[in-house]
Amino acid sequence: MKDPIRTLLELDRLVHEPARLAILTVLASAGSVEFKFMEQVTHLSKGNLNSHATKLETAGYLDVQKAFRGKVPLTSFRITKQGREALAKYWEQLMAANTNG
Amino acid sequence: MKDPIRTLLELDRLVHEPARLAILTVLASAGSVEFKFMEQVTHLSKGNLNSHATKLETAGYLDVQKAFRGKVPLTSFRITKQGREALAKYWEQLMAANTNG
DNA sequence: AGAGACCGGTCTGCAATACAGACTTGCCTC
DNA sequence: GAGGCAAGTCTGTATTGCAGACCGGTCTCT
Repeated sequence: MKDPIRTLLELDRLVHEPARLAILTVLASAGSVEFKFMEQVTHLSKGNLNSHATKLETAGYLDVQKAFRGKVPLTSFRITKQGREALAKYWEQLMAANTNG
Repeated sequence: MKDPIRTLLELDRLVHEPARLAILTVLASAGSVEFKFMEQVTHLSKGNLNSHATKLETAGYLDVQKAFRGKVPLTSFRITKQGREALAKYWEQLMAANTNG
């Protein structure tokens, strides 16, 4: 195996950011999640949540689905295959360096 | 237990930064480590390493020991009790949110 | 009809900070 | 004493997380 210390420095910083890690973690277990709900669960501000979601979308880690509930816009997020893989890899790398048990 | 997602957002960012996590991880298992050695293990530049070490020192997470080898100054790092606790708590919080394993 | 409250989203401004590289000081060798 | 090297500090830059203001559009209440 590679040097576990070096592995720490190679962590995917897109995933490593707590706000985005929270988003991905929610999506990984919840399938599809509405914007508003995500906002409440993560306690992120709208601007901040949108900014992180956009970054994750750009990276291909999540899909943004735009729909309407009646005439009100409704935005939902869904994790992609790539996102799931990135998250799994992230945990793997982290575990490789965890000497605590 | 508290909401694991919220826990992610309360991670100690001093520990969360990969460079510092690497430093603390090395120190947690190695006792006392010289500056040069740490530089090699972590692949951080001198400037960067010094900056991170200073932050950890300010937080009370590590001790900086200045000595001389012959007439050459020698700096070593050692993790403190607080640092060990912070690291342990960090892993705990992270594990609480890890749904993968 | 008008006021006020949601929803989703953009944009601006600010403060923090990771990082590299230049610089300093002091020692040794030729 | 010129040059090289090693340990360590300091400065400058570019990124980025974050909150809050603002906007278009819709709904509700009076």
